[in-house]
Amino acid sequence: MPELPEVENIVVDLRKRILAKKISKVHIRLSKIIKNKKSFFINKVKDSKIVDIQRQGKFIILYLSKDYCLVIHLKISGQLLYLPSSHPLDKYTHLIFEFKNSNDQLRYRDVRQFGYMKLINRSELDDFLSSHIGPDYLSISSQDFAKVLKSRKRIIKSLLLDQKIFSGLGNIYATEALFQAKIHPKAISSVIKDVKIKKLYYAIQNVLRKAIHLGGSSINDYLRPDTSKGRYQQVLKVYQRKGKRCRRCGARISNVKINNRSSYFCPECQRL
DNA sequence: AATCGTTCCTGATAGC
DNA sequence: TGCTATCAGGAACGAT
Repeated sequence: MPELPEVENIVVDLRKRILAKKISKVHIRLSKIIKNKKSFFINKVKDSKIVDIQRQGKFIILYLSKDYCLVIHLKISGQLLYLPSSHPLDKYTHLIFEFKNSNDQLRYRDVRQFGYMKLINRSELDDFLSSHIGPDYLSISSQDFAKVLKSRKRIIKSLLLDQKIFSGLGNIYATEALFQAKIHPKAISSVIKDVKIKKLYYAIQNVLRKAIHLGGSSINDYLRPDTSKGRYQQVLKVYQRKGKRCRRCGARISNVKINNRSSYFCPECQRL
């Protein structure tokens, strides 16, 4: 499940590999991945150059020449892989970009098929982003964060995962940050003490930065464009550790469902 | 404003 | 062994 750290790693890696390259060919093998008319998509993408690559929340944005942007969301199992054209194709590879004067390809692979890409005019980008996501977790201050938590009466875990409020956190890092800040995932945002809110803010920043540094978490499908794995899964404190001992106090890690998402926590360290 | 159920899809897992 | 049933998971959507 690519979250902010995984997407950041992908973006940094793609900058090294495809920035300034010209797309010479596009093969669409599964049309539903593309949220445009196929002919429009191919017409605009073909022969454009990749002039910039950015991340906002979990979105990847490829800025193309001709004033278009390609917005990509990997959802649960989407992968962007940079591979030689000789690399074997499988049935999960839904789209292939080829580049001028290159034998390498950028492939979009997605087992679950939930991810998508959409080509939009550059002038539409801000509207697109603001209608889907709030400010990125790496761009907000402790004060911004506290203000929102206090103004809402929401279960903290579901607030953290709501991309329209702040963007980039997913189940893994929200779970880990709550553990680090010793906050129960079902705590109500408006009643969390100021000191704890500050602690949570720094826990989120800390978890995200460390995960970026370790190349993200390869738990299920995540791979970097060069097919290497991340290493953050090796340092997880609570995620997917139900029934195991808390690394801080030794209690058994519990699991609750919040919005149909499993949430792991230590019943001793994270009291309601 | 917040929450809940449903949907998309398929590999993994459980149960028989 | 091989079958079927169930479930996870990000976010949009409609309903409450």
